[in-house]
Amino acid sequence: MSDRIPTVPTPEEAEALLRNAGHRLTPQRLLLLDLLRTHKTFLDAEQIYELALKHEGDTSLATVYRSLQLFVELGLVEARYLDPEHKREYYRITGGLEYHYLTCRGCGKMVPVDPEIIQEAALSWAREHGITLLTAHACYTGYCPECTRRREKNRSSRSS
Amino acid sequence: MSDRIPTVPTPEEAEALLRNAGHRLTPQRLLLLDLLRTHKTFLDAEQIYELALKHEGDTSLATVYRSLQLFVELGLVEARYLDPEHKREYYRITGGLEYHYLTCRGCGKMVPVDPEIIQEAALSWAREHGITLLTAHACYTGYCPECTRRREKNRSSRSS
DNA sequence: ATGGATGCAAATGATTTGCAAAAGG
DNA sequence: CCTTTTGCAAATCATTTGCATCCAT
Repeated sequence: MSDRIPTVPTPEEAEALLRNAGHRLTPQRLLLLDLLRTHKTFLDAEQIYELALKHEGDTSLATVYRSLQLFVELGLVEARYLDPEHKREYYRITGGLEYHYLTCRGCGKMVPVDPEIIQEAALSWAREHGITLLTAHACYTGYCPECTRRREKNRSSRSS
Repeated sequence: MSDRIPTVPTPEEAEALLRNAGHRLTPQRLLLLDLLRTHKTFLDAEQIYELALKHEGDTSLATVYRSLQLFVELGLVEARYLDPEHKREYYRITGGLEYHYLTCRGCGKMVPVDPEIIQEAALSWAREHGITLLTAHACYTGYCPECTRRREKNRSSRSS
């Protein structure tokens, strides 16, 4: 991510990366990589596990966690805490756009934040300081446009 | 946080807020608020609990968690997952600058990110979209300046 | 053959919760 | 008084880990 968005690893690249780092190409790992490459959106470990079960997968949740951890270390997979409660971690194959969300305190909705502004600001800052940015994740809370409007109206009917 | 940094609540403001929302001014809550107002930096629940014990505090960890949750709902306290592992949550009194950190994948150091750039980008984006921003938190990982330089040197001695 | 990988079940660790006792308004 | 709050201990829940077995290489 020196300046451009990283690319999605091809199956060959992924396998080479595993190999070169001295890891084995087990059917479980290959299936997981395949599922992640197909299903580009963020998924949590449980969802990935259930996907694997549906696709002939002979695996366990522990293996899913261990594999995801390995993939993240190798840079094949990105992990994020996407919900504001940060209860569980979400994973996806490397190479997508960086997403940012605002969680509305009024209605609970998650509003996607235009990533370009934040990404550009972060990247130019990093460039100026000789920093290599690998991942950037932001969490916002506040009030979405509708709730902001509603609150502004209510401001006329003061309380205390 | 319409445009300016929010202010630290005074003891009176905090007590009024609790009162008006129908909550009781128990010694445990008052002590916690006091500790947080004094100790402006981010602390985790355990640290806050131990601080309370040191200061004559007759309380429990459960009460600390419950109070912190209440304070956050009332906007008196801000909660953040500051470390990239997101193991535990950190709390501080509302009103400080928003901090952002980059965690170096090389040496593990946490480099503070100049908050102004991100904050300005986020604020102007929010303003344009009629959004009220209450909190903004970002997590970065990458390589700090030293590790970036070291890696750039090593790039001459190619591997695969 | 053999060290890394798996599956299972048990462990972990931060946070939450049920409930009876205590205490704020 | 009466409802909220507390303290304790037990419960949660995502994730990790020990260990015996299995299997890529």
